[in-house]
Amino acid sequence: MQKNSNFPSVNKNCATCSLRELCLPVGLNEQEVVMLDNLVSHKCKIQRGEFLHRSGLRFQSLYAIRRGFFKTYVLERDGRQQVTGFYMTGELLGLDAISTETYNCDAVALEDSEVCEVPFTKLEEMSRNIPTLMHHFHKIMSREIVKDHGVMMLLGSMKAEERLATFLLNLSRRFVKRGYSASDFILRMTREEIGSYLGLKFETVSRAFSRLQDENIISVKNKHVSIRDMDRLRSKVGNS
Amino acid sequence: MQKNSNFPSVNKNCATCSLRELCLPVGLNEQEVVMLDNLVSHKCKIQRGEFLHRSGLRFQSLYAIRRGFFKTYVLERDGRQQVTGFYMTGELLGLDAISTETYNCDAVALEDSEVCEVPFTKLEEMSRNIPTLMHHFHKIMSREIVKDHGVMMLLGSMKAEERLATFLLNLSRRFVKRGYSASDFILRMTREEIGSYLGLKFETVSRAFSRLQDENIISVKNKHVSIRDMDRLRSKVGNS
DNA sequence: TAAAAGTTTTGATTTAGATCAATTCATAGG
DNA sequence: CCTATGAATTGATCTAAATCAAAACTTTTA
Repeated sequence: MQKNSNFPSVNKNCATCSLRELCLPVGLNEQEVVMLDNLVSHKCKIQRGEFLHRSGLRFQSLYAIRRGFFKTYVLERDGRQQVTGFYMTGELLGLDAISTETYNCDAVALEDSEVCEVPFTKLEEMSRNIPTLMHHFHKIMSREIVKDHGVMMLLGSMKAEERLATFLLNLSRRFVKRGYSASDFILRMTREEIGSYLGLKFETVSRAFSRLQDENIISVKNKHVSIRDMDRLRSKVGNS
Repeated sequence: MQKNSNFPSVNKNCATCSLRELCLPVGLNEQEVVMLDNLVSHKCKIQRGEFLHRSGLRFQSLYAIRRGFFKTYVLERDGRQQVTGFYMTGELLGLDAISTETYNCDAVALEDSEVCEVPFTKLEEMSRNIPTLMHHFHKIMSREIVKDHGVMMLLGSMKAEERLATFLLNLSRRFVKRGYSASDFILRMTREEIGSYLGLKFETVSRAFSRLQDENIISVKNKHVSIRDMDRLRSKVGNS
């Protein structure tokens, strides 16, 4: 997505977007949404497997996901890869790049996706005149920090099964917010990517899935997960 | 620090503060610093062991550390504690609370400290008129996210010794920035607190210290650490 | 539509770090 | 100053997850 992008643009706007209550326009009035809309210059398609941005490239824009699913990861010098997040519809990518004016991670589409490009300098300018926008943007950044602290808790002090349960409950909650089923969903990522995010090897992730299935708490068939007993899944976390 | 605080106030200002180049005033001109100074209403002493804020309490202010050292941690329902960060002079506490308007973690002073209280609503108002301040604030939040991703990498894919090496190098770098020795410092936290932050038990932390000492890379005497061979310490990370 | 490449599951074995335990050391409080 | 309490070290043992390995299943692409 560098250099005002080779990706085809999709013409839609924030005012009519179904994600309005999830994304940057939260709390804005009609007039303000129109202003935001002028700022969001591109709405682009990204194919599965393509990069939205790569580590080291110059930062110019945040990206709001309009449709699809992304993972972000950081690389160590020795090639180790750590997945730092999975992002879905209505979520904002690129926040980590503000600090250094350079993307600090790679963002890859895990399914065919569409994003809205939000030039950051313009967003800052506009937020001077729309306090609601500024405040909401601060909340979004802050939420990212809180989310990361949750992951630190998970990585720092939970057992494998607990981590997976937490992960599934988190996905479930986010799907619900978007109007999808809380208990039935398709995973967009591989066991290995889940493992990287959860600090586990993929075999361990697979075994944890199998164990939860053996206990009739979930059923898994490859990428398709059904939560059978939400309460017992919840009781898996914080009861180790 | 709730209710405009029972803590004694220390009268100093941003303009003459030695942390000016590290803290919120970065990049501001003289006039702007004076404005910021009016906003920063309290400069308060916090004794070792006291809380700066506690999880669940209503968020009103960020706190800039003027002197001292803090840890922050989140609690699980079952009482498990995860240290989410150590904060020193010039760093900003409370960023996670913006999202929910409630502090999401506890912040405890690990030595006698002084903080400047920054009422957040006023900070947002002022940043409308001082773009440099707004932009710098965004960088600070973004930096927090990048830092957390680093911790996720550490927790998700490093071995004990590597984690400790990374931790020591991080402390060293931050001390240098503040004009202290890169190789000689006093740890303000216990082995247990380090362990919580690094996702290890305190015995493991202690053993990792001992091993680094046996290899003559560092010397440790209780809380006093000397880095003897910075290069070999660096080579401990990313060469597992 | 067949072969190849990638993903997932499951089993056997190993190992890093957790746990349990005892001792030494440091600091704070009476 | 001495005692009590908390912090740190070190050793022995145990265990959850890593690693190694093979087979089954899925998806891609030629």
